Amino acid sequence: MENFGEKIRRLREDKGIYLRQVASFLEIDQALLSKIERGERKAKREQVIKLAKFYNSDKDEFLTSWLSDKIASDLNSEKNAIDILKVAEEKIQYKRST
Amino acid sequence: MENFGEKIRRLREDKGIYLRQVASFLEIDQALLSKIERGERKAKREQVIKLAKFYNSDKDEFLTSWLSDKIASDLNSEKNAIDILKVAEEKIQYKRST
DNA sequence: AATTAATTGACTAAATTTGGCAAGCCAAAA
DNA sequence: TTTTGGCTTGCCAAATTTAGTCAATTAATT
Repeated sequence: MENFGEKIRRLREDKGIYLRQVASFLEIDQALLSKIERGERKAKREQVIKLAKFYNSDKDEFLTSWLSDKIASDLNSEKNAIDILKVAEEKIQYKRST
Repeated sequence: MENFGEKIRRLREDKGIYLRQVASFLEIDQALLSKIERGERKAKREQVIKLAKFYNSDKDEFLTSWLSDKIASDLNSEKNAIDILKVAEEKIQYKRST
């Protein structure tokens, strides 16, 4: 179960390039990118999109990975997490049906 | 599909009491409670718990309603919302299985 | 019309997030 | 064993978001 940080670290290592190169493309400090790859910090939406470009990957797939991380981390300490997701899904379905 | 704000407004109206009475119990301005009931502002976790007490309701049910609102609003503008939820669920399941 | 409740908008305060910098760590090369 | 280069860590500052109040307005109720 790969999270967003792991995904972009894997892609970077596959390419065999350094943090600093990607960081410069994103116009952020490499220390920050290091934190993002390790999941210590969350990327911003714009950065996710830029990363998808950088790695020639699908933007929506990146966004899905990133957003699902966010939700999972919101709910990780909730004992009823799965239940909450179900209710959220119903709410979204409902809203879309109107 | 009742959201958190609607739920606590309904409960208050059933009891036939005023915003100010509930607001005073929560130690916030009634204007803020009005906004929370109408979904213009989000309650804090502690307030949700206090509200469950106030209305003799189940705390977990209140938290589920409130958190699922939060998630639904995070995803409402995402075209892949349902997909994202699925992935988030897998991530949570996975984390729990470790 | 007078009271009282609820809403709204504008503004402030508090909290959270995002980011940079500098120092430190560690492995590999010299 | 020293140096080099990449990555990580901790700490502080800036920026953004969110929670909150207050005062004015609107809507009901009597």
